[in-house]
Amino acid sequence: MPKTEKPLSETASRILDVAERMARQGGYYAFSFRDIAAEIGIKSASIHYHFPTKEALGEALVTRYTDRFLGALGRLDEATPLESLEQYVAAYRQALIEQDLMCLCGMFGAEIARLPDPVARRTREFFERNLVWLETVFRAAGAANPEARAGETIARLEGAMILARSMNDMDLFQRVTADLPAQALRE
Amino acid sequence: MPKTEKPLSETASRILDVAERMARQGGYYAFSFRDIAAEIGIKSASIHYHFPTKEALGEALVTRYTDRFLGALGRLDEATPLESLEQYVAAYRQALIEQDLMCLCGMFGAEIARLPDPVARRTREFFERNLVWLETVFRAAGAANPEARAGETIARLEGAMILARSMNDMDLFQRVTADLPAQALRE
DNA sequence: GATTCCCTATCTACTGATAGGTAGATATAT
DNA sequence: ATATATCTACCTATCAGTAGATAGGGAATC
Repeated sequence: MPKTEKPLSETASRILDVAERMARQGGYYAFSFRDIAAEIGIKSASIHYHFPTKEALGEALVTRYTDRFLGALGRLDEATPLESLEQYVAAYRQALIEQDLMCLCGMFGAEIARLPDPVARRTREFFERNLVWLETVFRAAGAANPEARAGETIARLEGAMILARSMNDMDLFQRVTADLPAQALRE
Repeated sequence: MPKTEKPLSETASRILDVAERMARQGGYYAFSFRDIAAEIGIKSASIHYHFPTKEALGEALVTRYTDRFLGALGRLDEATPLESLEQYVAAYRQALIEQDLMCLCGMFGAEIARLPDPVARRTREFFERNLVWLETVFRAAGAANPEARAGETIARLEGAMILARSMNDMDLFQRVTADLPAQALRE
């Protein structure tokens, strides 16, 4: 029997929800046990029952985010490379426009030099797994340099989120990423 | 007589040096008066003499960074668009590779939702001025959509810094941005 | 030449708020 | 009875910021 997923209690997942939102607004130092507890109506000590340390909470945050993010992408054998890329761009657009939040791992990636090791490691895993997914797409499309194309795609999307949020002009994200799928496949 | 630049004392500029390095490693919440003071051998209260609040220090940080960054770029009338773009990419590469630091405004841009207003405003100015500079380059090159090209360029460079640092593979920055100048001008 | 005054820059000593984390009591449900 | 989940009450460390003393250097005044 393979490794069993622990089901994650109602409270634990509400803690993660609030922490994720705070982290995606201001980074690893922008969420605190106190603030999370206040928002969901418990005491900060109770959070330690679910996540013993901030490091553990941060790790759980990135793990859940990564699994959800990649899980939301469709199966590669059921779409053309162009469709897959369009879906990938749409995943970022949704995070930015609908939730008005930064990508958690774009945020943590910027702060990586000051992150606890386990959190930094999980953040790297997010990018590794995304690179693999994208490289598969570009390889299927017959791209000459799938690794570079994959990196360019992630870089442009993460950067476009930062730029659009900084300029307080969410439509700038659209203008900067509109031709990404077609252009990347043309290279 | 136009507005005079105040010369910025030796101590004040050392404070900015240390704060900038810390901010570029971990963001706005990763530098503290105490840590800065300890590193340059004064007491934290003395920093308040030079910068009354953290907000003021943050603002000075972004202002100096922006002026230096744009000041280091050559004059647009003395270079071809391709040369200008290569120089622009090199400016980011230097910050990442030689200093092993994130772009200050890429960092603050990610955190912008939790930044004090004056710091957020200065961060936006950085991107505004960079967009203007790049749009000029792309317009000189006869690009069809200079605004989109300029945004793409910044996005890819900021994102590539995050990606390379997250993967702890600085050469990934090179691979992801190597063809940026030529490719952007081809669009 | 000495004295007074002011400006610069630093210090000591402190405040109140907030941080993550811990010990141990308590309540509930199986 | 035990496991789950929360609580109260506390700890130590750190945070930005303030008040007020101190020291040194000019420059003006006597």
